Amino acid sequence: MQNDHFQPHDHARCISTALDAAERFCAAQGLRLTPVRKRTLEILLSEHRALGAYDILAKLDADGFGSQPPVAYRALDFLTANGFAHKVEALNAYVACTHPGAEHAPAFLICRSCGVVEEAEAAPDKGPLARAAREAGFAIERAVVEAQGTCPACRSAHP
Amino acid sequence: MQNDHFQPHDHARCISTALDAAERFCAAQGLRLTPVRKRTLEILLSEHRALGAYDILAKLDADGFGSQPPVAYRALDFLTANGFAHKVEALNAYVACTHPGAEHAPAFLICRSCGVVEEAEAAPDKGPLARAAREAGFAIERAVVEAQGTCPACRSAHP
DNA sequence: ACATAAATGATATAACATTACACATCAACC
DNA sequence: GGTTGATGTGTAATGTTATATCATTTATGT
Ligand SMILES: [Zn+2]
Ligand SMILES: [Zn+2]
Ligand SMILES: [Zn+2]
Ligand SMILES: [Zn+2]
Repeated sequence: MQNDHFQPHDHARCISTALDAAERFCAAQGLRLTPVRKRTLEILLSEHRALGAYDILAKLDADGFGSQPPVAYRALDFLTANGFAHKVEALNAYVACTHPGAEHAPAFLICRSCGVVEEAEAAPDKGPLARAAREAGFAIERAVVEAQGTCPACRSAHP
Repeated sequence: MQNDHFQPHDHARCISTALDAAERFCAAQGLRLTPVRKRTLEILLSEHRALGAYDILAKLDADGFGSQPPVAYRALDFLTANGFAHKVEALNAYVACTHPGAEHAPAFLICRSCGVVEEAEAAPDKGPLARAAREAGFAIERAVVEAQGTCPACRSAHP
């Protein structure tokens, strides 16, 4: 794994890299990274945790944006549609993407103890699921791959 | 794949096999497959689709059981805790298990068109996710593996 | 029969998400 | 520069999924 966000790391770099990638991508594609959208991405980027839509909404409201659910959901729709964030289905929560820009099928390692969500590559054409799909003649369009467990940092802290 | 529930099949056999397995397992483990729980399992078994908790609740209510959400959620908790049913996270809905009794890590193929959910084995120690987890030193406790796409029956119907 | 534990009934509330409509902003064109 | 249509935002209302709590009933073991 090239990055391991369970361990201490230069997180300011995570933030600036992702923000920068989003800005470039939007400029290149003619997408509008408006203030609410950018702020929502910044909120998600602040930690490697999944945040609920209403947590995000509260922060947006505090920052002077709207206070109603669609404010958060619309920004999240934009971010997820363009690959800057993902929804973690097992948590009904949202996390910033750590592989921004590139097309990819995300998989997640979710620590139950500290809440950190690490993104990995799902490799949709490999693994047991892909094999089952081929055998059944099933055409996969989207895959949700989310593992819950304990990260190395938490395990060494509570042995 | 030994079973393929996207195709027509002897579904009465699916039902009786699963119900029978649940009854045996409960008898062997001293678990109580009470009327609400059994009826909930029958409702889930009626189709190879995922049903929302409130859909189930409506049927339980119609059958003279309680009408309040905990009635359905408690029955679903029992069924999922004992492996007779699973929650499909991507749909916030529940499906009967087709591998009842045995310990297993389920994976799902979900057809967007007809709604059929086929259960496969996730093989939690294989595949890209398991590899990423090993590299990160992450201990997986539970895995959510759900593929959405189109089944062979729907693809041949709408080519 | 009694004590204990497990399950159920019922009320309320929390958490997550969408629809609908009015208004503002922006880009493109004349 | 003003018009126009498309896109984005603010807000109210509502829909959907899930849990907390407490009283009551039912099963279990002695
Ligand atoms: Zn970081
Ligand atoms: Zn952790
Ligand atoms: Zn069947
Ligand atoms: Zn289908």
